[in-house]
Amino acid sequence: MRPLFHPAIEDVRPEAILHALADPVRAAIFARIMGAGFVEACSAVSAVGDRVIPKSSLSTHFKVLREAGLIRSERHGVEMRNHSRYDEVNARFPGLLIAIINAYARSSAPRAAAQ
Amino acid sequence: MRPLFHPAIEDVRPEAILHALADPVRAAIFARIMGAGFVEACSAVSAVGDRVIPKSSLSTHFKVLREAGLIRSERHGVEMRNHSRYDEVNARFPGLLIAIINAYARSSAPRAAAQ
DNA sequence: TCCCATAGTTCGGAATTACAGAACTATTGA
DNA sequence: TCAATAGTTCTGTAATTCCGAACTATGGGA
Repeated sequence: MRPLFHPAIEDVRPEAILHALADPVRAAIFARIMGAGFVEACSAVSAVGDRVIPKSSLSTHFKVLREAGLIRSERHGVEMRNHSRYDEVNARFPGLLIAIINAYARSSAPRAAAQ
Repeated sequence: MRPLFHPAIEDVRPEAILHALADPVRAAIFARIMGAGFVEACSAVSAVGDRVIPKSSLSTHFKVLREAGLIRSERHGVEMRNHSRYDEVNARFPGLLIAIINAYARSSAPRAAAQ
């Protein structure tokens, strides 16, 4: 198990962020990490919506988010803690993450929520 | 040649927009359409940066942008005019498009441009 | 009207990427 | 040392992407 790779903030690319968050499952995971006090174990995300995500897929999703520069993962005993890198990313790309999270919130709302 | 499909604004999904703009070539094309008076023929985009794009790929890129709801394409004689749907999209997902375009502008700048 | 040039689209095969089950590794606790 | 838990990696299959070649559509002459 090779050590986890985290890009430096100046190496974070918009295309990687957009690609990572273009998947609704990953966007939901990221939104949850941002919302839930900025820390969450992988195992806490066994399902998104009513869809169960196999753990190999989950692992890949976290890897994509990590390598896009959106989260920082560190081992804590047997589990993984995932911190959002929101502040760093927002400083580099102002407004990007909020706009994306809001867009998903709007589109999943029945009609014009997140107003 | 089937008629071009344009989604209604309420059917536009954030994942489609992010997927469309996660490709730097498409993002550059969209930025150019937005910048260049909101109208541009496909053939005006033979290259992005120093990279020449084959026309079959170009056609697909425009199709992805169109079906994501980002542009509206209409035939004008022998050529195609591509209008940005910025206003509609921005009304539905406020700040999303600007943030994305700005992010690309920042990342391609040598150091902290688009300030 | 017929033909040609221009602008885009569609087809098809190769290359790449994504998904998820199975096997593996790492850590903790009994 | 063994079992349990949490994640990762491997591997084969499925889905996407890319781009050259062939095709379609429109307009402008001769």
